[in-house]
Amino acid sequence: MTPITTPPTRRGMSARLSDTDWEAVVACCTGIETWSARSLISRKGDPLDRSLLLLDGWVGRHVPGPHRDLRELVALEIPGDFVDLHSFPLGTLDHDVTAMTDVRMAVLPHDKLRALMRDRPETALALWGQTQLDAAIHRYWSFRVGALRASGRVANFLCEMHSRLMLADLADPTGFDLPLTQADLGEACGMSAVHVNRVMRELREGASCTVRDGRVQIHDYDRLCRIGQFEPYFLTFGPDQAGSA
Amino acid sequence: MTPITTPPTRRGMSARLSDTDWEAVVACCTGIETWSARSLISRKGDPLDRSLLLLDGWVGRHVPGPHRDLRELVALEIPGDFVDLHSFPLGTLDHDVTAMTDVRMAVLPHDKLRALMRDRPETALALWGQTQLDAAIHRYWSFRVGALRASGRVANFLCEMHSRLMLADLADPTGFDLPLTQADLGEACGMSAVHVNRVMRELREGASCTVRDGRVQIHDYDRLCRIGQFEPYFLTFGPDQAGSA
DNA sequence: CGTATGCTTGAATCACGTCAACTGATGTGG
DNA sequence: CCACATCAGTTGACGTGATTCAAGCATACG
Repeated sequence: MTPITTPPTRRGMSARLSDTDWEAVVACCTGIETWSARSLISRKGDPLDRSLLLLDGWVGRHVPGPHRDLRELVALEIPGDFVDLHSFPLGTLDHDVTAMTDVRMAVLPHDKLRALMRDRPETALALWGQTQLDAAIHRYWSFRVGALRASGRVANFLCEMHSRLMLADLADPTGFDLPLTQADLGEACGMSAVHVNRVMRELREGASCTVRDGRVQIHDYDRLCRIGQFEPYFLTFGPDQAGSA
Repeated sequence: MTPITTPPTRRGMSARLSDTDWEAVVACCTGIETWSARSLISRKGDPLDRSLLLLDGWVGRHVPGPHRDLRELVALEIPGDFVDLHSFPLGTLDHDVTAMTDVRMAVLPHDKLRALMRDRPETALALWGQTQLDAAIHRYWSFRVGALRASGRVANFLCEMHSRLMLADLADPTGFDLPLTQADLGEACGMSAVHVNRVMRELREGASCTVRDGRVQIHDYDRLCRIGQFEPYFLTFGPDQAGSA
């Protein structure tokens, strides 16, 4: 485990933390670790005594079915996201955690977080809020897969990732990098990889967006939002954002 | 608002709280309120200064789409569940909350919870854990709708509700009351009401279970689990359960 | 009564999954 | 360096699972 040299930068979801909350979190961080693409970070049911803050790369979370061939990608984390902060109150997770790309993460031991909980209740509340943003995204994924049909699901997914990546400074209005295979997208959107491919051709031919070589080029953002029934801005809950100190 | 006469009984999900945590929560409770079936409890984006603990009845949570005709039922709460404890760290919600039946709930003002957070960090952590159980259920719903096909979804849904209702003493091995219409089930499972009807006939004719007059009769639990790829026991995370004091 | 709501079923349509074949890129070992 | 394997993407053909539209019934309620 690399010791910390420069503190992790605050961006994306965790940028909603206040300055003081962020500093308190950084103070809990005991090091940086890395994983290589497609490696398993933790498995469903593993006892966990630390949480991770994603600095670079993408991380996926899969709920496995009872048999090996059945699983669903239920969340994707991007830089600035807490990957498994929800393991802190529970001590374990109900899903697998996998590096989708090469990944760099900051380590936050649970005992440090417990101490922070005692010393700084407002910061604890802000962290609780972070896990609730995660839950809100879960609900949005349920909406996507349950209420939309294939083309809407893919378009909606791309819109969500675009919004989130914008907040992490990893997208601009013209597009973003998407380090996922069509099979991954299928697992995320509840459809077969083959159909993902067809939908993407449809989006391309409809001049909404082009996905090629791990990059999404957005040609017509409004049209993409319409197809995906997506309303900007995602996760902007009125004037005040996510409980913080 | 009715003042509290007898304290709410602890059951279902909240029964995972320790005695002392439960007492601390009950001490936060300022009253009991009721809603009638099919009434709106709170709307997406409403500012909220209190959370609710469900005592009697069923509550649904819907994520609305941009247009009125599109929404998804993303969660169902049963007695013993915290309905919107996640509004405490966020101050608002990303979804609507609706009484599916006549409903009775205990009221927990956020300022009381904030005080509890200062005074009893372990209890706060246990409450955080409750919201994370809720999130784990969200993930399971994503799995259900994304990874299973219609008959599996319905069977899986019935298994989940059976498991949860067992913990709340509202089910026995032979069945349980299900106060939902087929349209509700469709919104929960991401399918049309008509198809819900057909699937339920299939389950009935396959001698797995019968749903009639708001009651689910389980004929063959193992078969229902197999169809729904459901493994008992749901939300049993290893030996220790949900962080508590 | 009449109307509304929920359940049930049939028939037509189509969205989507499955299977299979082919491509191009990348990588590996002889 | 080439033969071969692998893996992501692409497309066609085919079958089926699911939606939609429609009608018919039952029950509850004004």
